Amino acid sequence: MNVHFVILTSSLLNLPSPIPLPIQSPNPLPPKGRAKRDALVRATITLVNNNGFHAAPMAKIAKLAGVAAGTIYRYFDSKQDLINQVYIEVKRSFSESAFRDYVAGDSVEEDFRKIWHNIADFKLREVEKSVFLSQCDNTPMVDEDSRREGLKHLRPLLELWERGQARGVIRPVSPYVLYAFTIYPIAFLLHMQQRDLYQLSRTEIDEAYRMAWNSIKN
Amino acid sequence: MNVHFVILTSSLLNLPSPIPLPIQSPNPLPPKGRAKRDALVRATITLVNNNGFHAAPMAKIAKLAGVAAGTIYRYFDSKQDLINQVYIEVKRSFSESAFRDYVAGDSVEEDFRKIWHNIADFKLREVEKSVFLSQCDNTPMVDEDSRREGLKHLRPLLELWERGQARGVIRPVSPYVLYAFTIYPIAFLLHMQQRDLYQLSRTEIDEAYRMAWNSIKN
DNA sequence: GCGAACTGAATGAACGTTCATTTTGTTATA
DNA sequence: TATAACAAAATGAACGTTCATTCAGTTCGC
Repeated sequence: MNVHFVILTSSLLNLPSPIPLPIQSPNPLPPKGRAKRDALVRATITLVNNNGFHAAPMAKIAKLAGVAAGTIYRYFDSKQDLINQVYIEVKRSFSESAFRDYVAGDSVEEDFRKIWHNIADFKLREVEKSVFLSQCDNTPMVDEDSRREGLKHLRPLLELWERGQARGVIRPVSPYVLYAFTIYPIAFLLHMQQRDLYQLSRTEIDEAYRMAWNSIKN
Repeated sequence: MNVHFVILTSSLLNLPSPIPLPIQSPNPLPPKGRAKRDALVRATITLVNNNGFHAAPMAKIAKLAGVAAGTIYRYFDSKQDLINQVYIEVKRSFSESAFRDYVAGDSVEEDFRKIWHNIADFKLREVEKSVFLSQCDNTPMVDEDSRREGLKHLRPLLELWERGQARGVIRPVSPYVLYAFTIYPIAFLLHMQQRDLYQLSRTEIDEAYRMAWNSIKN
């Protein structure tokens, strides 16, 4: 942020740069420990999940992380920055799970099944992260930039879909539509499970996969 | 809320009710005009949509509605009450659209198509309301009570699904799963459209309907 | 002229953020 | 190894702001 500011102003005003500024991260992390940072990330997820963004004050986040309020600002520029960083981190974790052990094979359907189940497993295993993500995805909590950043990691799935469409095994519609009918529904089911309205078990998952595939197959 | 309190405590404690309490709305509306109330509801939707719940302060809501801050409290008990009432109102409007001109007929698929398109039309026509609803549905903004209240109006769709399952034309899975794969995806597509990532037009809608039906048909 | 509707300044609680200070850790000196 | 000097990390009280809510006073409809 400071770096941006300097670059923008000096180039806009055509000032001579007196010193060749060493580019440095605006928030240099302590060399050793990410322990407190991680505790803050976890605390943020928990509190935002329980009562929403507006009920996760910095003081509470700090307390839950076992840290003083001011310490947050050694790791994050602001509350907004904290939320954005947590979002990106969780999204990365999501994507890593989605493509764990995935190598593009011959069968589009087999590949899709693998990824879909990876995602479903993640949502069931990492409930906290998943709930946090679906809150972020439906609310203006997170910057548009961070959203785009989080979307990048989904490449392999998009490529798989393109391949399937080229072969005529997947309906020729926008990837957003494919996502809407295959991945997005899982979030709804998880949410219902969280509210004790529905129980997601192995057989339900398998049935859901078949429904997902039926909706997009050609 | 007051009414609930009275009923609960007196029945739990087995107190004799001294007076047959006249049930009255905790917020008796001014006899004539709902104009200001409606303006407040609209303003709330707009502001919550633009920047989220935490960026919709009462003062702003009042200003946008052309009303003094204090006036809000003639119509609503608190901000939470305002949000809940708006949610229920919008949800009712949604359900009315969903079942407009709907009478259960012979063909389960035809009936479903009718309702599905009604819902899709609503989401496209009443974008503000739809965006508001999907924010509420993924965030602890709204009370669980109001959620349940909003769910009631979906009865006809549940009955249709039961009928379809009894006849073996719809997969025998929980209605939550059916909802997740047919209705919920529309919200995602709308959201992408709002972010200018995707364009929903007539043909996309029809294609989406086919995908929805394919996912739940037996 | 009366009561209901409405106003907007006042209120106090809660919030994000800052900063003077303390604690902890690392390096230099002998 | 012991100690002094320094730096980094962490603290939490304090600050200014913003918020939801209240209420004494004003306007409106009849």
